[in-house]
Amino acid sequence: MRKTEISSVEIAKLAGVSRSTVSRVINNYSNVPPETREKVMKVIREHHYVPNLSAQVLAGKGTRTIGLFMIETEQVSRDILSNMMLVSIIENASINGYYVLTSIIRDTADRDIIRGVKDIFYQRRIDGGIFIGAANEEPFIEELIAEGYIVGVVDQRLPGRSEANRVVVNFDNDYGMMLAVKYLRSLNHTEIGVVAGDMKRSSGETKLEGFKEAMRHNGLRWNEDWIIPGGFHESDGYEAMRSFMRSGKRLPTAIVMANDSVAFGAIRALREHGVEIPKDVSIVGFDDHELSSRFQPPLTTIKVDFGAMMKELTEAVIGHIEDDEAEAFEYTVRSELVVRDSCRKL
Amino acid sequence: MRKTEISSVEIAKLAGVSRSTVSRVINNYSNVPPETREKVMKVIREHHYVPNLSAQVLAGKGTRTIGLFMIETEQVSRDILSNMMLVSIIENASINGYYVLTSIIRDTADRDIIRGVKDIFYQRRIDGGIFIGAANEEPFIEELIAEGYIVGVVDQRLPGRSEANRVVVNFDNDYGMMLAVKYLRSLNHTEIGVVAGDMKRSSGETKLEGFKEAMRHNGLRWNEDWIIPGGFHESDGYEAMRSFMRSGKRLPTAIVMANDSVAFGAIRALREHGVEIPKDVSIVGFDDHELSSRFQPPLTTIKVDFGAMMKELTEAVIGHIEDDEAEAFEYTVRSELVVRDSCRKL
DNA sequence: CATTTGCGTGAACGCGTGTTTATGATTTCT
DNA sequence: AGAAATCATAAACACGCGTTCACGCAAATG
Repeated sequence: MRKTEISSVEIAKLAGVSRSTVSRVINNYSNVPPETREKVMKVIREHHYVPNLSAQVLAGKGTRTIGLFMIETEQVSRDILSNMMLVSIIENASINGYYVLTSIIRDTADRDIIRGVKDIFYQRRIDGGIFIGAANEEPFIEELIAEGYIVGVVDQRLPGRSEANRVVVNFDNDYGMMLAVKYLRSLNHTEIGVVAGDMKRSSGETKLEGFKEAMRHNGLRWNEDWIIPGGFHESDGYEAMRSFMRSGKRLPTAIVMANDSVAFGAIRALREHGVEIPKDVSIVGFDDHELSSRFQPPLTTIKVDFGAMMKELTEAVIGHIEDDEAEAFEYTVRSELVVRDSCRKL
Repeated sequence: MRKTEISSVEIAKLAGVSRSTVSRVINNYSNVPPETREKVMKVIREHHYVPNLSAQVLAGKGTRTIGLFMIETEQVSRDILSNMMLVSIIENASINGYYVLTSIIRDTADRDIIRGVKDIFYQRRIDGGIFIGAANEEPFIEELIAEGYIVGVVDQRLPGRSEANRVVVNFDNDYGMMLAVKYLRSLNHTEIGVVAGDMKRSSGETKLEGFKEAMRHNGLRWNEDWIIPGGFHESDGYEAMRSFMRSGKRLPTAIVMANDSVAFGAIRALREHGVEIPKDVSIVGFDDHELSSRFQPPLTTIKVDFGAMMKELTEAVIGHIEDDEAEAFEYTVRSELVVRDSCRKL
């Protein structure tokens, strides 16, 4: 049924040269004279010939494929941000002639699943992998790196820990938190709380540390009551604020959220208790979710350019694939403050 | 640097058999006695041997890879629904031992881009492809089908048009519209409008037709003024209602939206003109977006189970890959009404 | 004119696997 | 017990391509 594809031996026959010459033309060898090259190219074009990748790989070339592993923490499939990252990775890979084999990992403790991930490296010979949403120091990722595979990750805690085959990018959570606190301080807030993210993820860890550091730096003290355990999902924000309100503790005048989804959830809970935003509490989000500008009230937030971040990561991974000697790499996206209407001046 | 993987010849040597025997063990041939099989399996396990896929493909096996092509219409990268579909496809492929090569297509008129898509079929020898967000009768998809490749699409207009290598799934837009109109009718609404979707997509087309049919079926007449051109994005809904309000036309008492994102945008525009939901206008969405239940007001909508739909599609595509004789396939997900608080009784 | 240099190209090998064919060893049947 | 059938396995070929090597020819050099 399916049309059988043409192979280089037939191209050679049609062009009246040997198969080696066809190969040399395709791989841009210098020692083939222009007229021969053109003669071969003509036949190639006429027959829409493309080399069989499997054969090329077997003969020693790379697969020009990178694996994208999205670690599912109830976040990936729902969060639009991971979608943005996915698109950025795919598009930037494509620009560089690479394709992306995408995979979802649900349980990083399940040996079978991890076996499957490794098989993608072993069996399918991908040139490198990018992991999104990985917890800190996931053992199997460390194994892959130790085995010499090129791996790209987003990790807040590893400035400069890029090694030969470990590629790391950051977004600057410290700086973002600094922007948030400084802004609230400028509106005369001193009682500032935070709904923290998932502490098993580097982003959660560094955001909380960044918050504390920012408070210190602005001459403020944080209240342990106002460091509210949360997560990264809307429902985490909702649950966090709901139990806070039920605890009877006094509200701070402003709260910084682990991300915008959490902010949506937290505000939902606050409203259920009759708390108005920004009249009663000022809110600063994080990430600049697509819907944040359209939220009621439009959310003041710390914008992070995830697309740019994944572009850097993708390009760096490909750089390492194509050049063993590529130097250790480090990149941090700067976050910025986007002022909307969820904070008020005291 | 990178650890070189072990090959079947070494496994054969270690197990004291020939390479053919190793191959027979791996491919579950019957004519290998249990003790030999176990002897070989032992060595395979000890060395974590996995066959090189490229070599297998070259020797005639399939790639066990399906291509996922997301056609970017400003929707894919932003819409959480396409993310849900992506996850569903990847996970269901994985369950069946397939991996997914994901690709974004921005411009289906660009020959170079289409060339790239075809190269994924020709060069990378994927076993089949799934297209998301394709416009009606996209020529290059038709070409691929004509060339004998197995292609899965979501298309509202093709009930039963599944051929040997064309796999089609639907969600029942007609039925969904029927549910929406019937529900509004039960709340005594007779002046019902619609913000239509993108008419270049089958989903937009069939939703509008479904709306008209549903109106007829419920003994109602539609007003051309109230068939408002829209799209599938939040901003489309916003722009649609904004220009409607500026036109000075009278509002209907209820509006059905092309999808929930459009509903969010439309409501945003309505509010800017002082229109309250559901007091002044009742709104029914479509799709049941993740945020719809948390929207203010929680959105009454027509829920479509996209995950289930893509599961069917993925499994059917794989079914066709593995069995040439697989029978023509047709599947329609039923939509259902989810009542929340965005409609009121007249 | 004889010799070297350089260039273009085809033949041959290797990559790792599936599969067919042939061969030797064993069992079964008469 | 001899012939025939069965069985287990190794050898050989094919898949499509990159690359090395060697050969032949033309141009350049002495």
